[in-house]
Amino acid sequence: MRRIAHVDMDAFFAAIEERRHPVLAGKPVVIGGHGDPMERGVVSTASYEARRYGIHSGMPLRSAWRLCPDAVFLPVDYESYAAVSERIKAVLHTVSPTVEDAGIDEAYIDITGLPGSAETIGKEIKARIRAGTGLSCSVGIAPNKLLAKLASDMEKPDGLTVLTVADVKRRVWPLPARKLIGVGPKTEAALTRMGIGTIGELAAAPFGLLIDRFGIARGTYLHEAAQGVDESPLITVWERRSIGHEVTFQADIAERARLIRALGRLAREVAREAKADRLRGRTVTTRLRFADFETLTRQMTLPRATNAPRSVQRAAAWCLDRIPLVKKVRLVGVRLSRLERSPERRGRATDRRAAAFPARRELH
DNA sequence: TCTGGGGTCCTATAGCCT
DNA sequence: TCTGAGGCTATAGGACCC
Repeated sequence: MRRIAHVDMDAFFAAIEERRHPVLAGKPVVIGGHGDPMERGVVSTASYEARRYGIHSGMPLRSAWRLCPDAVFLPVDYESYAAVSERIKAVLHTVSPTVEDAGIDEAYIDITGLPGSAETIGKEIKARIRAGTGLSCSVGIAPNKLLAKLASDMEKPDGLTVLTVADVKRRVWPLPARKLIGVGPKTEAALTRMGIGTIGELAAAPFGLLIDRFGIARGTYLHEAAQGVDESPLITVWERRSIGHEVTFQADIAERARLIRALGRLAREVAREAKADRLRGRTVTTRLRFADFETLTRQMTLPRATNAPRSVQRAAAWCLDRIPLVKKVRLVGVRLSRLERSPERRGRATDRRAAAFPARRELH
């Protein structure tokens, strides 16, 4: 039987800001967007004090401000948080070599081979993170990732929860199905229509019914997850699949020229990032979201992978040209995918060969 | 009245090839 | 030559996660 710990930082962004500005401690703090609650943006993290006003992540900043005008609103300082995140992941590697990075503020650790009870190891993880960063986290320990994640959520903040297979019936089945990873608003609504509210009710649902409704892959997943079954391994190496940037305008725009300019900036930024990571991509996708939130994409696959700003920009613009601009636009985005490693710096031999076999003409 | 930005993965469909 | 089954790729959309 495996032993997996899930570590989830408590109100991560807010905790970092409070550590940096001790005067914020005990106040409702809301991190999101550019830090101006009158601008477009959503809450990334609310401190526990702010949550008491009903503020939660994903909520529009404007709504948060209406709930608590006295809250401190701060912009997202992603680079600082990423640096702290790296420090945390390094601390976790001192516990076990098998660590899955599951986002900026969480991780799974395989602690199967370690000596000591789950409680002892959990306390040790929390102590090392506190010593290394001054921050608190919640830890769940269970035989698999699914249950470990449910466990870490049970007693936050600063919690430590151990779940065994024998606990599933008593402690997991009463939870809403929405708590399962992979069950979002749409699936929750579909389950509700089937008369399924809790994980226990999902566990009791006929397998065939789930397959009919959700297809073989998702149906099987839901069926197994509800029983607490999850054999998925920890993913310890990760290769980026795409690089993208998007921007939501403060006010919806109608002029195609402004759209093109924004798209150009995003495309150049994507290319710059690809180059910095020594990556090239073959597929360029342009995304447009209209004022009514209708979202559509157009993509183009190039004959060869690229990270040249001009090429990404040209492809993105070409995609945009295929979208009729019938409504005002609130967001544009560019994404580069089907990534390949850039060849190491070309030596003379490669150059000669390239000269001997002229490149095919670019399509555009 | 609102609804970010970074991603991943899955599904359906259509075209092409064998 | 026609028809169809399967496989593969490209495309578009959607659900979900942090």
